[in-house]
Parts: sequence; C-alpha cells; structure tokens
Amino acid sequence: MTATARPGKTFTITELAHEFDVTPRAIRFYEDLGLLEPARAGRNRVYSGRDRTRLKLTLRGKRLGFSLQEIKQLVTMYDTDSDTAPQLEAFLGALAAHRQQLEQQLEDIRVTLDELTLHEGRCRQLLVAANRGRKKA
Amino acid sequence: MTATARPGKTFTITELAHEFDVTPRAIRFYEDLGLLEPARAGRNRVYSGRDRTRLKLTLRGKRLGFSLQEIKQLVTMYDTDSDTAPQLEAFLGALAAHRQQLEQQLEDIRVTLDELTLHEGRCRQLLVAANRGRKKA
DNA sequence: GGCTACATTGACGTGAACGTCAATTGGATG
DNA sequence: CATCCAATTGACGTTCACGTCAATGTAGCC
Repeated sequence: MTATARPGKTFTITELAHEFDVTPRAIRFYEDLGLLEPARAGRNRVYSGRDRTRLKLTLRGKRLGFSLQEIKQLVTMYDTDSDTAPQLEAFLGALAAHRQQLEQQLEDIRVTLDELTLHEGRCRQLLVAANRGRKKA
Repeated sequence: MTATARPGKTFTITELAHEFDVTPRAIRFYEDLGLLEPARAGRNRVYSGRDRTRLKLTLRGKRLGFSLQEIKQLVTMYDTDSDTAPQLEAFLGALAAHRQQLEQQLEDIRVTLDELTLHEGRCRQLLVAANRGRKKA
C-alpha cells in the first residue's frame, strides 16, 4: 500500500524533492552532513526506502525545531543497533532526554493552543459586535 | 503570587536574562527586531511585566521552532486590538493558520513519542539479554 | 552525431540569530 | 574625587541551513 511497503523501490532525488516539497539542494546538503547515504547509478543518486524514511524523519525533526546535527544524532542512534550494556544504557539516556524535550514541547503547544482559543473567542465576540454596529448604522 | 501579579513591577535586563536563561545580548537583539520595547531610565532599559510576558512568549515560540519574525507577527497580533470587521477576520484567519501548524506539530510529536517508546522497549529487552549473558559467562 | 534537458560538483552568497570585543558612560562606593 | 562596576552602543565575527550560479557530465531522442 504505502511506498515503504515495496521493499526494493528506489527514488531519484527529484522524486523525493517533489514528494516532500524540498529542493534537491537541500537533500544533497543533508547527505553532506551524513544524514543520507544514497547509492549511485553512475554519478546519479539512487535513494532506497530506508533513505526515504531517514529524509522523512529529518523533515519531521525540522518541523519540531531540531537542528540537523541533533537530528543526525537521533536518526543514526535509531538505526545503529547497540549491543553492549553501556551502549544500551547511554542510548536509553539519550532517549529519555529526547522524551523530556518532546514533552516540554507538548506542554508549550498545549498552553499556546489554550491561549489561541481564548483569542479566537474574544475575536469572534468583537466581530459580532462590529457587525451589529453596522446593522444599526 | 506570580511575578505578573504585581502590576507595577519592573525588571532589569540581567534579571530577565537570569530568569529565562538567555543572554542580555539576545534580549537586546529581540528589541532590535521590535519584539520588546522597554522603557528607559537614562540609558538603561526598564522592562515592564508586559515586556516580560512578551519575552516569555518569544522563548516559548523559539522552543517550538518558530522564527523571530513569525513570533513577532504573532505576538504583536495578540496584543494589538483590532476593531474593524476586516481586521478581525484577517486576525481570525491568522489564528487558524497558527492553530493548523500547532496541530501538525502535535501530530509530529505524538508519532515521535510513539516511535521513541518502541525504541525504549526494544532497548530494554536487549539490555536484559546483555545482562543475562554476563551472568552466564 | 547533435540537441535538449536534467543531474552533479564546486564555489561563493545569504539571512537568521546571536557571540564577542572595544569604547563609553552613568551610578554607587570608599 | 577617583575608582570600579554594570549597562550600553557600535562594529564585526560566526554558525547554520541552505540558495545560486557556472562548469561539466550524461541520458534520451530525432
């Protein structure tokens, strides 16, 4: 069903650029930073489903305000499989920190949405009043 | 109770810098962009409770990944009181757009938290396995 | 083979968000 | 009054995340 359902599916840079509404330049830049490692067909880049997923994660991270360096750490953490206990504990620690930040953001958003609702309400009241004023006049 | 409860309370730049853990340089920079308009005592800046609130909103916006320009638009919208119907409708539109973006972020965070929980689970499993391995050896 | 059209590479440019450093300056303190 | 300190003001530097432009390569089509 989804694109990731087809395991062998590959993508060109412009396909991904259109799908996610970013420029090829940006995608190549992410590669420079080590966020993507597409294969090559001659000189041209060939993106796997895994690359596509990493790109999607990258853009989601950006929407949440993370820097590309932070995103890189998270993404590479996520698909590096640690095995030793110290590695695993460090990984869990990083996950906890990430969770902490996400929950701070959740709280920020909740508060902001509440305030926004208040503003909307007051605004609608004023609008009603303004329209009544026009009717009378 | 809270600091905002005392209406006439004012703040110096270093007080605010300490309270919100930003540098005075950053606060002055926000002023250059028109986000803050502190009074002056001679040359020195004097921040009102309203300034403090705007600073708080600014920093919250930053945590959510908004640019200072976006934040400026939102903040100045929020405490400019429109009165004409077209103004009010434009304001409501902007609020709706803002809400839209916040809800996109909410969704992003939810998805990310879910994935994070999965990773934590797998990681803990591996940790248990690693420790069992050490016991046996 | 020639033309067109897109992909790559390298280099430089740019806007945002401050950091940093030097020079003043106004106030408090001995 | 001399001194010290914190705040201010410019001016320039820096990092991040790309944009832009030129030169080159290459794949497809007639």
